[in-house]
Amino acid sequence: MHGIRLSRPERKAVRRQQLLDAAREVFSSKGYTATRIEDITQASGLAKGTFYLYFEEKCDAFAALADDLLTAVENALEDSRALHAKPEPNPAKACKILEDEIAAVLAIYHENRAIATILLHEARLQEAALESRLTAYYARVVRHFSAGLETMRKAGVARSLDAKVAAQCIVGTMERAVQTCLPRRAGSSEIRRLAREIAQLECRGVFR
Amino acid sequence: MHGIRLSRPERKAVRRQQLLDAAREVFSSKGYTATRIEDITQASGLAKGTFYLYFEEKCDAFAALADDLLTAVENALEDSRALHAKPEPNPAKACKILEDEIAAVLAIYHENRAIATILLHEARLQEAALESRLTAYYARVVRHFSAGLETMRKAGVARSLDAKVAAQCIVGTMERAVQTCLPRRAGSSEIRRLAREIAQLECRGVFR
Amino acid sequence: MHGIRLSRPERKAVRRQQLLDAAREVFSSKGYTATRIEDITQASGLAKGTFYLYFEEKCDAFAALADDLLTAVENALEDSRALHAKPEPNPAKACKILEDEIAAVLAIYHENRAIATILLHEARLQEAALESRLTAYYARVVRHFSAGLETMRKAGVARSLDAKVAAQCIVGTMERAVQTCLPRRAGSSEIRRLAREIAQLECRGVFR
Amino acid sequence: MHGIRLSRPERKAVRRQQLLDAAREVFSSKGYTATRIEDITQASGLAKGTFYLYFEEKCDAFAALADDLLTAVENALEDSRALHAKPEPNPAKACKILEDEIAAVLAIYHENRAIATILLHEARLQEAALESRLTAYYARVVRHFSAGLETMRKAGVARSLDAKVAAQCIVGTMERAVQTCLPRRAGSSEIRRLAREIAQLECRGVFR
DNA sequence: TATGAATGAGCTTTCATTCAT
DNA sequence: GATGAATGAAAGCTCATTCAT
Repeated sequence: MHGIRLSRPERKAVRRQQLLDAAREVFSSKGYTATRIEDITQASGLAKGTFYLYFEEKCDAFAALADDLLTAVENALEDSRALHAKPEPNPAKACKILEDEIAAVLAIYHENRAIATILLHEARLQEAALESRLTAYYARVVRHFSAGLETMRKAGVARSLDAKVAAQCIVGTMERAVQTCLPRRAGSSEIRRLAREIAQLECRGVFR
Repeated sequence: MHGIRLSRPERKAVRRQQLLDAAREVFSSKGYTATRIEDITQASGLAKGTFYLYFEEKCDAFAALADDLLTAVENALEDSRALHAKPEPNPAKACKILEDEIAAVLAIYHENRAIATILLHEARLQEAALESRLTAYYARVVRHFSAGLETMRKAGVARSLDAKVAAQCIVGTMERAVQTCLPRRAGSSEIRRLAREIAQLECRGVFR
Repeated sequence: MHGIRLSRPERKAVRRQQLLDAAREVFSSKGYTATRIEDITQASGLAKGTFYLYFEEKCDAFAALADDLLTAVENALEDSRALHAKPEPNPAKACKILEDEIAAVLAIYHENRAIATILLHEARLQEAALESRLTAYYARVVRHFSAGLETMRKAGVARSLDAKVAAQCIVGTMERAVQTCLPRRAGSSEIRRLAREIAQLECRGVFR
Repeated sequence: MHGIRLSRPERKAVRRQQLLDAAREVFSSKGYTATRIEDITQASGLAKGTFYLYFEEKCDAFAALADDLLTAVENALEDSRALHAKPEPNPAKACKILEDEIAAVLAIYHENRAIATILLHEARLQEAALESRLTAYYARVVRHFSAGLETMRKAGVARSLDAKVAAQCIVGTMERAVQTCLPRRAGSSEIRRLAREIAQLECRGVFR
C-alpha cells in the first residue's frame, strides 16, 4: 500500500530532496531574493517550519542546488583529466578534447540554467557561503584548464602564454555563451555546435 | 570663506553627486541588497528623507552609477568605430585595434570595478530596470564586436565564423578577466598587458 | 487548568476575535486615523506581525467591526419587514411599528456608539471599501423605510410625499439623535423614549 | 501696470485668500488626510514654505474653510431670528418660516458641499480644533431651532415635545438630505423643493 | 517529526514642519 | 516676504526564524 518501507535516514533524504525540488522550481521562477521560505514549503506541500528541519537557513537550500551544479562540472572536468592525462601532439585532437570538455560544461550549465544564472548573477554576492564555494570552484576549474594549456604547450601544440588568463577567458566565454547563445530549449546538438565554435575560437582565434 | 557661490540648480546637482558618491562607496562595500537608503544618507552626512529629494528609490541611485559605466563603454566603442571605419587588411594592425578596444573597456570596468561587479552579478536580476538597461547595452556591444569581425572577414583577415557567438565570447572574456586577472590596484600598464593577452587569444587562439 | 481545549480553526477564530476586541477598544479611544497597527497588537498583548496573520491591513479590522454593526441593523430591519408585511391601517399602530424599528436601530448604533461615530464621521472617506459598504447599507435602509412609507400611503395612513427623501430624513434623524440625544450610558428605557419621540416626529410632525 | 497698489495688510489678506482658494479646490478633490501641504501651494503657484507664513498648520487652512461655512449658517439663522422674533400663530406661515430657514441652510451646505462632507465625515474626529468649533456650531443651531419650536408651541402652533430632540432631528435631516437628495448641480429651485419637503415633514409628519 | 502561529527586527517611503538663503 | 532644501519621526508591511503543540 505504501510502497517500499524506508529507513529513517532514507526518509530524511527523500524529504530533503522533495524540498530541494520545490526550491529549484521556485528559485528558478522568482529568483533568490524574491523567494520566500514559504514559497518553497508550499510548493512541496509541507509546512513552513518543516524547512528548518532540513536546512539551517534559506541560503542552505540554494547552496545545495548550486553545489550540485558546481560539483557536476568539477566531476566532469575531473573525468576528462583522468582520460586525457597524456599530452596530445595532434592539434585537431587537442582541440577536440577541449571541445568535449566545453560541451560537458555547457550541458551541465544549460541543464541548470536558471539556478546557474541566479547563482552567478544574483545570489553569490548576497551570501558569503556561496561566494566562497564559487571561489573554490573557479580555482579548480581554472587550474584544470590552465594545466591543460600547459600540457598542450609542452606537447608543442599551444604557444607560450599566460595560462591562467587564458583559462579565465575560457571560463568567461563559456558562462556568457551558455546564457546568450543557447536557446532555452537547446538540445545536445546545439550544445555541441556551440562547444565546437568556442573550442575553435579558443584554439585558433578568429584569424583565418 | 564659503567657496564659490553656486546657483540653485548647481547646488542641486552638487548634492545629487554627493549622494551618488556616498552611494558608490556604500554599494561597493556592502553590495546592492544589503545597502539601506539610510547607509547612503549617513555616509553623505544627510538625513534619510533627503535621499528621496534626488532619487525616487534605491534602484535609481544604483542605476545612475551603472549608467555612467555602461555609457562610458558604449561611447568608447563608438569612438573606436568612428576611427576604424575602414577595413584593415593587416592582421597585426587589426589585432591592435581590437586590443585598443579591449583596453578601453577593461579600463572603464576596472575604474568602476565594484559597481561593475554588483551590477553584473547581483543587482541586475533584482531590478527590472537594470536588466533592461543591460540588455540594451549588451545588444550594442555585441553588435559592435560582431560588426568588427564581419569587417575583418571581408578584409580577408578573419575566417568565417558565427560573429555573434564570437562577440559574446569576447564580452564574457573581458568581464571575467577584469575581475579575476586584474589586481585591484592595477595601473594602465597592467590593463594594457591584459588587453594584449586577450586580443591575441581572440585573434590567434592558444595554438602556436 | 487550561480551560477547554480548542481545535486549530477555533483557536484562529478566538485570536481574531481577540484582535478585534482590542481594535474596537483602540479605535474607540483614538479614532481611525490615529490608531496604529501596533496600538492594536499591543492592546492584545501580541506582536505587530501577528495582526497581519488575521487581517490584510488596518482597514480590514475596522471593516469587520463596521460590518457587524451594519449587518445587525440590516437584519433588524429585515426581521421587522418580515413581521409587518401587511399594511396597517391604524395610524397609532403604524407609528408603533416605526417606533419599534427606530428603537432597534438606535439600540444597535448605541451599542456600537464609538465605532458608529468613527465609521460615519471619519473612516468612510478614507477607505473606499468602507464607503462602498456604507453605500450598500444606506441603499438597503432607505429602501426599507421608503417601502414602509409607500405601504402606509396605500393603507391610507400616510399622505403622498417623496418617500425617498422622507426615508433619508429618518436615517439622518436617527444617526444624529443617537449621537446627541442619548447619554453615553443610556439604557433601553431611554432608547425607547427617544425612539418614541422620533417616531412621533416623523409621523405627526411638530404641529399639534 | 500692476493694477491697484495694495497696502501691506491687504496684500497679506489677498495671499491668504489665494491659498484658501487653492486649499478648497484640493481638499474638495482629495479629502482632508490625503491633501498634502505641497498640493495646496502647488495649486496656488506658491512655494511650500509660504503656506506657513499664513497658517500655523494644515488644520488651520481647513478650519478657515470650515469656519466660513459654519459662520454663514450661523449668520443666516441669526438673520432669520431677527426677522421672525414674533410668534406666528398661523401654521402655514410658521411652516413657511421653517422652510425658508432650511432652504438657507441647505443652500450654504450645498454651495460648500465637498468641504461640508469632509468636515462632517472625515476631518472632525482627526482635529480637536474642528470638533470643538463644530460643537459650538451645533449648540447654536440647536438652540436656534429649539427656541423656534418653543415659540411655536407658545403660539399654539406646535405641540408639546422635547424641543432639543426635535432640533437635533432637523439638523440630522438637513445634513443627510443635502448629501443624498440634492444632485451635485442642483439649483435654487431644487433646493427650495427639498426645503419644502423637509419643512412639511418636520411640521406635519408623514401622516395624511 | 511535522506543524503553522507568533515574533519582531528591519526597511521603505511619506510628509508636516523648519530654516538658511 | 518668499523660497524650497533638509529634516526625521512615523507607520505600514514583510518574512526569516523560532517554538509550543
